[in-house]
Amino acid sequence: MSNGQTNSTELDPIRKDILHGARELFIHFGFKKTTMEDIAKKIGKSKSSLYYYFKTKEDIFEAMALEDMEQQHQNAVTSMNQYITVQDRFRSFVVSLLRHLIENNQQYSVFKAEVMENPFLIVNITEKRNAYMESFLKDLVLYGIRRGEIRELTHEEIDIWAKAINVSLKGIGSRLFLGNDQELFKDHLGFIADSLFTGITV
Amino acid sequence: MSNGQTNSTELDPIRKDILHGARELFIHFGFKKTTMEDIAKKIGKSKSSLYYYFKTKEDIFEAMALEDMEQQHQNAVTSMNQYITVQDRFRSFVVSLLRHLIENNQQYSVFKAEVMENPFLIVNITEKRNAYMESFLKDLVLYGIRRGEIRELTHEEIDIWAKAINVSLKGIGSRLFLGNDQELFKDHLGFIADSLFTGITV
DNA sequence: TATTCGACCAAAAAGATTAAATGGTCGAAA
DNA sequence: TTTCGACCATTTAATCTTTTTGGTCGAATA
Repeated sequence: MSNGQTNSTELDPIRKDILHGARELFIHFGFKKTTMEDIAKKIGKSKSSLYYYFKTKEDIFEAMALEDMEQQHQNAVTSMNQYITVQDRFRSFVVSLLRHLIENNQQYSVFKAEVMENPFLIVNITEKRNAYMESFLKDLVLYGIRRGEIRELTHEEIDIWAKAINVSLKGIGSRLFLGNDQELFKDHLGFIADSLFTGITV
Repeated sequence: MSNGQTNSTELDPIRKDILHGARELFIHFGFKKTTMEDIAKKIGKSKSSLYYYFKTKEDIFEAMALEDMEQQHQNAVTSMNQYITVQDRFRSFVVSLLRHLIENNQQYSVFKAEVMENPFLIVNITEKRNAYMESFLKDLVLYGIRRGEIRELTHEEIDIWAKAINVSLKGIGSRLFLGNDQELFKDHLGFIADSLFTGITV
């Protein structure tokens, strides 16, 4: 019944097992060095069985990464919903996202190199993430305009802003991920978010 | 007399020849596929002669890339100096940088893939560029504070802002470089720059 | 002294060939 | 509906050989 095309986290416990086992292996050994048999053995099933739940090895990877991403965004949104003003919401959302990056960056160390060498792995995920983030940011702007906190912008401007902020955050994120000045940034994530949102003018 | 360690563009015409010839070859065939003999032949010299001017092949590449970078920044600064207010200056600087990326992105097509596969090539250049950009942005902020356009910020905040904006611009830049929505961004570079600088609040 | 170059070398890359590992399929069985 | 062993085509790893290439050096040139 549950074939590979299920778009999001399925309730199916075996599917979850696979994803869970795969995650550990991927994180420790990377994508290439983790074989389908490794994953199968880890959950006490045969290799063929995996193909009942996922179409390809890449699909497993993608599903796993997507799960992470959704969890991350869920946290950020939850954190954000404590606040009312757009500025507070934006700050809280951004800080949650970036802080997660700093705190869990050790965990993905092997992972990094892997993904660098196999960029095709994350192209789908990246696209989904971009689409999600842009749509999210646009909604936030509309909310801000309705509240009178953000000035009237054309639809095109809103679109551009969402795209620009998305890639800006990605730039900041990768610096946090790869760079060695996390300590410096750590305590100023709120300032960064506010700067992007309200600028630094008087 | 002129050995490899000269830091910037030298007047030495032969050195310029080498750089010029190398640039064409690198752009057409990439770093790996361009051999020292190719470069030597191109300028009608022997391979050994190249080593009189440059210590290694990487050095040639770096010198070439550095030349490009300096030219680019020179243009941006020139463009910026037409204006007085920080906001105008910042906008003009950013627009000049990003527009160059859009307009000359065809030219670097083969180049892109090359650099992706040999990240070590640009690590030095990237560091220099980051240092330069951050220092430049910090100066601009100080100028803005002196003029009363930018609110008082701590030294740490200025530092953080410079770093954050630098990587943000890099994020925007790589989207312009790799993505396929250049047309959309093209006419809104000024808006993007202003958003980063003054925010989008009322 | 400043510059060029041919001869030379060690190291890396490119090919060729073979052996092993791996992703994925399929039909039968539970 | 779910699991699995047997099986296959394709990749990848390993090994060895040949070629190319980055880089050095001493002599020659001017």
